[in-house]
Order: sequence, then structure tokens, then C-alpha cells
Amino acid sequence: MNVAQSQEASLLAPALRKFQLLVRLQPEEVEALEHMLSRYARHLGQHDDLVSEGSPLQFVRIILSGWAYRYKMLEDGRRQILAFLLPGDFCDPNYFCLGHFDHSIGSITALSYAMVPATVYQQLLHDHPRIARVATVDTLLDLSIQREWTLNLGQRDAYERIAHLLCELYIRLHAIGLAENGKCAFPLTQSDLAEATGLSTVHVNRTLQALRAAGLITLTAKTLTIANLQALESTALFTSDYLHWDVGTSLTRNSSGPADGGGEGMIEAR
Amino acid sequence: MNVAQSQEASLLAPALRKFQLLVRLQPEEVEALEHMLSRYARHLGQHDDLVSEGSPLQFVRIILSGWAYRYKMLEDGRRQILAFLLPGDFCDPNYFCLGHFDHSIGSITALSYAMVPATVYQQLLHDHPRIARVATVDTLLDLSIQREWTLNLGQRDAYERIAHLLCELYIRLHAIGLAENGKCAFPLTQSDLAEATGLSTVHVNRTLQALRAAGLITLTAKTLTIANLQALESTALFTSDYLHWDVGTSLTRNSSGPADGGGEGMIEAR
DNA sequence: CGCCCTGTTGAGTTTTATCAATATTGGTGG
DNA sequence: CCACCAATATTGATAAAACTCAACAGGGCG
Repeated sequence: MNVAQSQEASLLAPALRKFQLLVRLQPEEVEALEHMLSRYARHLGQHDDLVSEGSPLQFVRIILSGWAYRYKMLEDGRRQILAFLLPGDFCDPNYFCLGHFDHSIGSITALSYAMVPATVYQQLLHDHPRIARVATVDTLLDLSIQREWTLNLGQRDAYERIAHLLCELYIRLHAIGLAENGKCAFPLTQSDLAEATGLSTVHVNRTLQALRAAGLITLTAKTLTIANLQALESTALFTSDYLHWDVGTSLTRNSSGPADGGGEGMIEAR
Repeated sequence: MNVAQSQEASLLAPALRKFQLLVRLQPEEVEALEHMLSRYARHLGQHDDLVSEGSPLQFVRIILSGWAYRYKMLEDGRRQILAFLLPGDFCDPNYFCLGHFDHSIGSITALSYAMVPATVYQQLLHDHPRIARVATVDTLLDLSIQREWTLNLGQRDAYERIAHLLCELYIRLHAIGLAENGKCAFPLTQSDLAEATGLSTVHVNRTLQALRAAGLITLTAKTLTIANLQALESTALFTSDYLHWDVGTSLTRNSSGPADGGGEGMIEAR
């Protein structure tokens, strides 16, 4: 393996790790994915749009490195961040089933992502049913996270809300090998946090100070340190159920259970 | 057609109408669906759980008549309604891909629903790719609605928020033939509205009064009347894009476009 | 008839937003 | 290397939005 190849491998590592979390893949499936991802890899600077609302849906984009967010705006300019996208996250799995994009996706940091034409993508899924499963499970996971955000915005107060978001991000980063020992890179500004939690930036600032004063977090120089994750989780009323990280393992059990005959295509376009 | 059959047909009508909205189905597909739905139909009283958090995922449930909601609770008892389910909505499409249910579903009114074993369901999807597409598009629609709720809770104030929810419900009901001339059945209590919008019941009460005072709605005796839908939409900053009701038609165009060879299975378990 | 659920009202409090000013930081060009 | 700029973070004061508590009214139903 030469230098270029190993650099490429390390670029893809977090994304592949995410996929393996959802479905345990065979070496040849990993290889097919690696091939596709590196073939269609692209780069983007920070604070730029990958996809804008209303775009037609002819590509499937997968984050390889860096952070991005989904967001939606109201006519009067108010903006809500709907989700954060980390390496291995699909921007738009299956969305080509719908007519148009109903929100936008922007980069937070400089970003690498794969932009795969829908036809190529569909062929890959057709050839590798277990990769298709990755895409499906990822969609369901997205849905589950979105529900948790609904709960977060509807029921938790500012303090719990921000704590919850920090827990989610840390745990998702940890799962793909981008956080360790309570420490992770954290490129969000307080104003990003505000738009994600539906709070004002001033209030986010004060709430972060409260979290710091409680000894729960350190957050400086784009690095988040969580002193005691369990303590943070309990103040946030956080449980990681909704991230469904038993899927990769439980699936083996599950799919051998019903013993369903033959491939059950879930999305067959016609 | 005897009396029992015609009663049954009218029970299924709204759900079938919803499916047709998502994908234009052929008569034999409609028949296969009708057969399955009526074979596994069940009934449930009001204020009862269809599915509880943590349940294993061996069935697919589809609402046939009545209203239900998804909800999630925090340990301390706070509760958030995540979505309202109307006739034709899937409680759990594809969720059997995940290990366990991460929220609960309860009935609001007395309810009819089909409870189809996962194996039977998968067989149906396998035999009828376009029905599989209904399930997929429904999942994406669910996701889109969940995102709009995130925006609603994060950015809109109480007045806009409730107005937005009323718009969504009216339009969804209208699309399946359960609302006409600005009028529809409305079984939600103010406390349901509060749990859906993340507000207190008292504040919901006062906000509804404000909406009434502004001449936008009438809401009595479990009936909602919207005097001027356009006016309500504009105070709610509501646009119906996110409901994607161009899907059924645009799909014809879309799927004939890429001319993808063969069925691209999206979920093939193994 | 009486009870429980739902809706309504008033008063007082808490949470969060707004506005405006000031500090800090990181990056950039001279 | 320093000076300057824009973006970000912080602070204080005040206002608005929403919540809590508590009481009461109405209506349907056993």
C-alpha cells in the first residue's frame, strides 16, 4: 500500500466505521464501498452549501470527513438547524423517491464527501443487498434522531437541552473513532448551538457557563471536554437508546429469526 | 357488493386514498392491499397504546380509521407528542430493521388498524414493488414532517406554532377526504395540543382564544373550522412543500427518467 | 345527582429573548 | 512581528413570552 492509498484509507475510516456499526459488512462489500466513495469524493470549504432547498434529487451524498448540518429557514429569516451530519452520514439516502429537497445542507468545517449519481448508487445497492440495508437503517436512524430532537426542543429546558446535544455529538463522534477520553473536536460556534436548540445566542452563552460552573464540561479552542459523561447524561436526561447502536449486532439475530424467504425489496422504483 | 363489503370498502377508503397520493397504484395492487388490510384489521378503544417503547418489531401497523399519536416520555414524566397518525399512515414501516421500538404509539379516538406480521408484509412488498414504494415514500414523508416539527418547535412562537399544527392536520385530513370546506373533525384536547407543541395547557388555551379572536378558526365540540385557510397559513408561515404531495405525480416522470435497469432493492435483509 | 374530564380565568413568577455595549480571538496584510 | 479586522464570546439591563398555581365553570355520563 503506497502513501496515497493509506491517506485515502484513513480519510474513509470514520465513514466505514459508521457503516459497520449499522450492518456488519463483508470485506468485498467494504471494498465496493471504498471504491465508490473514493471515486466520487469531493472537497468543500467551510460555510458552504452542499445542497439547497428545492434541488432536484439526482445524487446521493455521503460525508467522509468534517461536519455539516441540515437546516431549514422561514421566510422571515429565522433559521433552524435540524441535524448535524458527521462522517458516514448520508445527506439524502432514498430521497430521490421524493420530488425535491425540502431543506438545505451546509458545511460547518472544510468537508470531504462523496457525491454519487443516483443511478450508480442504485446499482450498488442492487448488487449488494447488505449495503442497501446500511442505507435503510441509516434513514431510520435519522428519523429516530429527529424524533429525539423534537422531544429535546419540546420538553427540555435550555440547560438540559444543550447538555443533551453535547452528549449526542460526543457519543456519535466516539462511535466513529473521533472522540476519546471525554475529548473531541468541536467546531460549532455558540450561534450554531443556538440555531440547533432554538435558543438565543446570549442564552446559549450563559447556559454553557452554567455547565462549565457545574464542572460538567470544558469548551474552549474548538475542543469539547466532558469531565464525566455519566453526570452530563443524567443532567440531560439522556439515554442512547435512540441511536440504536445495537442494530449491527441485533440484526444478525433478528434477520435469522423470521427466516424470510428471499430478498424483500423495500424500494423498487417503477 | 353486499352491505358488509361496502362497509369495509368505506372503512379502507381514506387509507387507500393516502397510498394513491404517494404512488399511483394499479387495480390489482389496490386489491392486494385491500385484502391484506381487511384480513388483519383490528379495533382499539380510545386512549390505549398500540405499541409501547421497547417492543420488539414483528408487526407492521397501518391506521385505517381514527387518530393516533406517537409520543415519547422523559423519566420524570414529561411527555412529548412526536406526530399525529391519520388513516393511511404507517406506524412502523421498515422499523423491523431496528432492534426495538424507541417510542410509543397511542390511540386518541377509537381506532381501526391493520396489524400485519412482518413476514406477510415483506412478502407483499416483494410481490408488489410499487407497494414497497408506498412504504418507502411514507417513511421519507414521516421524516420530512418530523423535520418541520423541529423547525416549528425551535423557531415559531406559540401563536404561529399552533396555527401551523392546525394547518398541517387540516391539509392532511383534506387530502384523504376527511375534511371539506374548512371543516374537519378534531378530537384533540387542549392538553394534547400542549404536548404536541411543547407549551402548557394554559398557554394553549389562551393562544386558541387569540386565534379565535383573530377570526382565523372556530374550534368547538370536537370540530375545527378554518374560516380562511390562506390567512391561517400565512400567520403560521406554513407552506405545504414538506408534505410532498407532488410525489405521486412527479414519480412517474422521475422514475422513467433515470431508466434504471431492474428493481433496486433498498432493504434486503440477510 | 354528582363526578371527572376538559376548558377558562386571574395573579404572580420564571425562563428566555432583546438590545446594546465591550472583550476576546484568530486570521491577514503590511 | 505587529496592527487591524471581522467573527465570536461575554456582560448587564430590561422586556417579553411562557409557565405555575389555584380556583372555578361547563358538560357528559354512570
